[in-house]
Amino acid sequence: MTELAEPKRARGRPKKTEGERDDGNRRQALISAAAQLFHLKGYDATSTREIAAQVGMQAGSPFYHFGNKQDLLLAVMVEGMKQAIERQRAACAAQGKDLSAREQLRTLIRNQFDVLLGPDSDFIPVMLYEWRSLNDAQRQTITRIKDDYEAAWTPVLQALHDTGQLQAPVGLARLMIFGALNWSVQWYEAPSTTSPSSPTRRATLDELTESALQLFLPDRAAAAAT
Amino acid sequence: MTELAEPKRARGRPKKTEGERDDGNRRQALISAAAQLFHLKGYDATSTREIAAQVGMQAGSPFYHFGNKQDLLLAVMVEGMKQAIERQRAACAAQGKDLSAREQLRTLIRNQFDVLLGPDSDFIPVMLYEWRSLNDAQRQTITRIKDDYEAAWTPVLQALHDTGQLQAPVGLARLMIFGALNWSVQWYEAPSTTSPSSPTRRATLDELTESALQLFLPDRAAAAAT
DNA sequence: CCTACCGATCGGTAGG
DNA sequence: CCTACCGATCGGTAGG
Repeated sequence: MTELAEPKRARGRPKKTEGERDDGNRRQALISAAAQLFHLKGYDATSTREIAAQVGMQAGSPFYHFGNKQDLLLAVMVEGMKQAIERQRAACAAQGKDLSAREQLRTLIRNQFDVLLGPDSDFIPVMLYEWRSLNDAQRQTITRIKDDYEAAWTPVLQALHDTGQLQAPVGLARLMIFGALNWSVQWYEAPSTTSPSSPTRRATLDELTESALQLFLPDRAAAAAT
Repeated sequence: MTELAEPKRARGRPKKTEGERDDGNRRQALISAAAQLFHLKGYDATSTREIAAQVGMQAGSPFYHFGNKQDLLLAVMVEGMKQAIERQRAACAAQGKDLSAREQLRTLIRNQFDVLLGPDSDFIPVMLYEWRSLNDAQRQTITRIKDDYEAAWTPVLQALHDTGQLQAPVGLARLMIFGALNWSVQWYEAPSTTSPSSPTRRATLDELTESALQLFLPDRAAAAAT
C-alpha cells in the first residue's frame, strides 16, 4: 500500500545527484509519512520504524533529521498549520472585502472543512487529536500559530454578534463552531474505493458548509415563513 | 494526587472480610482507575502497570479481571455509556413530556455537558477520543449503545426541523451539535485548585448550555429586534 | 543516511 | 490476586 509513496531507489540508499542538497526533500517526506500514519493509527501507536520504512529509510535514520519522535510530531503540526493559514489567507483574499459577514463566515467554514477533510488533510487532524503528546514548550509554539489562524474568525463573529445574527457570546460561539466543524473528522467518511456509488452518498464539503451555516445562522426569511 | 482515590489498605493485599465476594468491587476500581488514566494520558501512553498500581495491585493482576488491555478499555466505555444513558433517561423523565422541543433540547444539552465535564466525567471522553484503539467487534458493541443514547435526540431535532426552528438537515445537525458539545472536553478548564478566584472565571455548565442553545436555536424575538 | 546495537518498558503468562 | 518471568518492540545512539 505504500510502494507508490516511496521514492524510487536503485537498491540501498538513494544516490543523490552530487552538489545538490535535498535534505529538505527527505525531511518533508518524513513529515508527510508521519502525518499519514499519526492520523491513521495515532502518535503512540506509530513507531518511528514504520515512518522510516514508508519513505525507504532504515530504523535509525529519522533521527538524523529529527532529534526525537516528539519533534517530528511538532513538525507535522507546524507544517499543517502553515498550510492552513496560507489557504485561509488565500480564500479570504479571493473574495474581496465588502462581502457580508455571513458570506465571510461561509468562506471560513468552507476552508476549514477543506483543511479537515480535503486532499492532504492528515496534518490538521493530527494537530487536533494529538495535542496531548506535545511537551509544554511545543504546546506554546502551536498555541501561537493556532491563535493566528483563529484570529481571522473573531471579527467576523463579532460583526454577526453586533447585528444580532449571532446571539451567543463570541468567544464561546467560536469554540463551539470549531467543535462542530472539527468533529467532522470523526464521522466524515473518506471516499470509499469500493461501492462505486454508495446508496447513501456522503455529503460534499459544500453541502456540509451549507448545513453548518444553516445551523449557526438560520435564514431569517425561511424562519419567519413558519 | 491519586492517594485519595486508592482504597485504604493495611500493607500488602487488602484482606477481604471472609465470605464476602467483592470481585465486582476490585473490577470496578480497575475500570475507574483506567478511565482516569486513559483520559489523562491516553490509552497507549497508559501502562497496565500504572492502572494496577493506582488500585494497589501488582503488575500482572489486572489480567485476572480482564483478558487484555483492550477489554479494559471497552469496559471503561461501556460503563460510561451506561451511566450516560441512565442520566439522560432520568433528566428527560424529570421534566415531563409536554415541554416545548426547545426545552427538551436544553435538557439534553445540559445533560451532555454534565456527562462530558461534570463529576466522574472520565469515561465518556475516553470513549470519544480512544475509539481508534478498539477492534472491530468492540466498535460494534459501542456503536449499538451509542445509537441508543443518540436516539433520544432525533425526535427532538426532527420536531424543531418541522417547525422551521432548525433548518439544517436533522442528521447533519445532530452530528454538528454533538461536535460542538463534545469538543468542550478539549478546551473547558477543569476547576483549578490554584488561583482561588481566577480573573476570567470559567463558564458554568449552565452558561455553556445557554450559549449552545443560543447558537443553535437563536431567540426569535431577540433576533427580530435588530 | 546505514549498521549494529542497547537499555527500558510493556503486555501478558504460568503456577501457585 | 501475587511472584517471577519472558518475548517483543521501541526510541534512540555510536561510529562510520
